[in-house]
Amino acid sequence: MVGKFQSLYLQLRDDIQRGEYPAGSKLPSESEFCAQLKISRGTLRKALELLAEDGLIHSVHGKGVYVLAANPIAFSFGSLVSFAEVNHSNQLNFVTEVTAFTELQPDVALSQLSGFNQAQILQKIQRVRKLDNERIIFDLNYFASGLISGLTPAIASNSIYNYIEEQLHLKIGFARRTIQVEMASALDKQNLDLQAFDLVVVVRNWVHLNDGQLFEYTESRHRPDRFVFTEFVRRR
Amino acid sequence: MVGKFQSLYLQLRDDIQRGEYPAGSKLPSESEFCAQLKISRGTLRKALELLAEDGLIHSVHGKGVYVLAANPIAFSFGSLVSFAEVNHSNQLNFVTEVTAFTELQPDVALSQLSGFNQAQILQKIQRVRKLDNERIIFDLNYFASGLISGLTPAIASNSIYNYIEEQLHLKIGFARRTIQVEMASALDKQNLDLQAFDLVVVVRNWVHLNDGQLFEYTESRHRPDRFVFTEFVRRR
DNA sequence: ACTCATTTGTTCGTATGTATG
DNA sequence: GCATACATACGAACAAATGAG
Repeated sequence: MVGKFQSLYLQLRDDIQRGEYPAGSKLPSESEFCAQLKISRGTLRKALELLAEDGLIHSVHGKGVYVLAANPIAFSFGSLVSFAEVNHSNQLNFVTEVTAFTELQPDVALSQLSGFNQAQILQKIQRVRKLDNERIIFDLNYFASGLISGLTPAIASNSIYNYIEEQLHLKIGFARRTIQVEMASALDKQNLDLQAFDLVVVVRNWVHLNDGQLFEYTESRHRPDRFVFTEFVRRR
Repeated sequence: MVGKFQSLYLQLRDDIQRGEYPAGSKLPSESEFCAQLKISRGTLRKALELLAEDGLIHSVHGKGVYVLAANPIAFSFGSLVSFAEVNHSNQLNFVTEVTAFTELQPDVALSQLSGFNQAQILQKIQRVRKLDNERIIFDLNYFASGLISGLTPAIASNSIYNYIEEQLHLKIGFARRTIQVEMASALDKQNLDLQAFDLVVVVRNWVHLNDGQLFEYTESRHRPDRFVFTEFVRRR
């Protein structure tokens, strides 16, 4: 199921993070490297492409492939990863609490904002993320019940994405995301330790299955002082 | 100089945006398409890969390649594009004013934050971006004078990136970016029409040449109500 | 200024694997 | 089972950038 270039990508990523190829050093040349690994050059280059998207390496025409850093972007929300995945990799003192778990049909406003049809039944989940016992993220999730069946509060307090992929064997395809700053709502003030802040950072996610169907709309509402977004960008 | 797959990418992107392939429709199958275009399948797939990164299309194994939207992400800051490029593509009523233009050597704090060596001479540029005559973005740029020579206020009021690529023939490689919310500084209050807001959204960019050298550190400081960030993410 | 070896970038052709209906 | 379509892998050749001599 997993291809050669993907496992090579994971292997190399691990090697870089373990310091086998320190930042600033050069990888073996492509021809040398694929001779060592006994794979074709195209396969090696596909693995390198993924590493470059992560900001771990950078290829320079005529010179070689340089290692940029051991850990550039992995700690952030740069890729399409869930909170649980980030949490796990970061080892921070995060706690997730499910504060509401109900089914509903969207009203006009929610339907417009989310993109869900008004006829669709949605599983609404409210979760609060605590860091060092301070409530700093308030998550409002809406999942299409018709697509994501069998959700429970227990799953919601763990990792919903793991459940979707491992238990339901559904494939997640793509997502659109926006980041904006908005006035804190009454619900925000109820669910977050906002201190004196009257603004929140709102990250909206529209997530689709591999076949294109929208299955999730989520608002992550952050206390502004604890919000950081990092990404790595390559010129095209 | 530009490859086959890149010009094909630009062509197809234009076709999609012109509505030749409407959202929801399917592209011709890969084998059919590359027979039409008289190119190899690998080349076609590289062009499709770029379109998929833009969020314009989505491939489904065994089914086909679907068009997602005519204009998903182009309007935002998702890719490594400069303000002038965004402005141009958006046709909005933006005006850029250069409010300061000086050379300096970084102190310890700036050196640490920017990543520039204290010995490097930097060209500091302050610019204000107005939308409908309101000052909503305050840009603080630092360029390494040793790498980017000949900058003038006139260039700064137009497009510095265009100058770097077209005049100096330097290649831009990659960048790291963070987005955070911070207290508005005295300088912010001086340069922005902040109304009652006491917070600003700070986008920091560390931009490197193709050979890896850091040539720019920039802070874009936004009035929070006018800030939007959009991106398209694919699961890997 | 030029040549040359090295290295990454692009393109092609072919074959096989795997998901979909 | 079958045809269709996308995904992966390999090998080969040539182009273009780089740096050394």
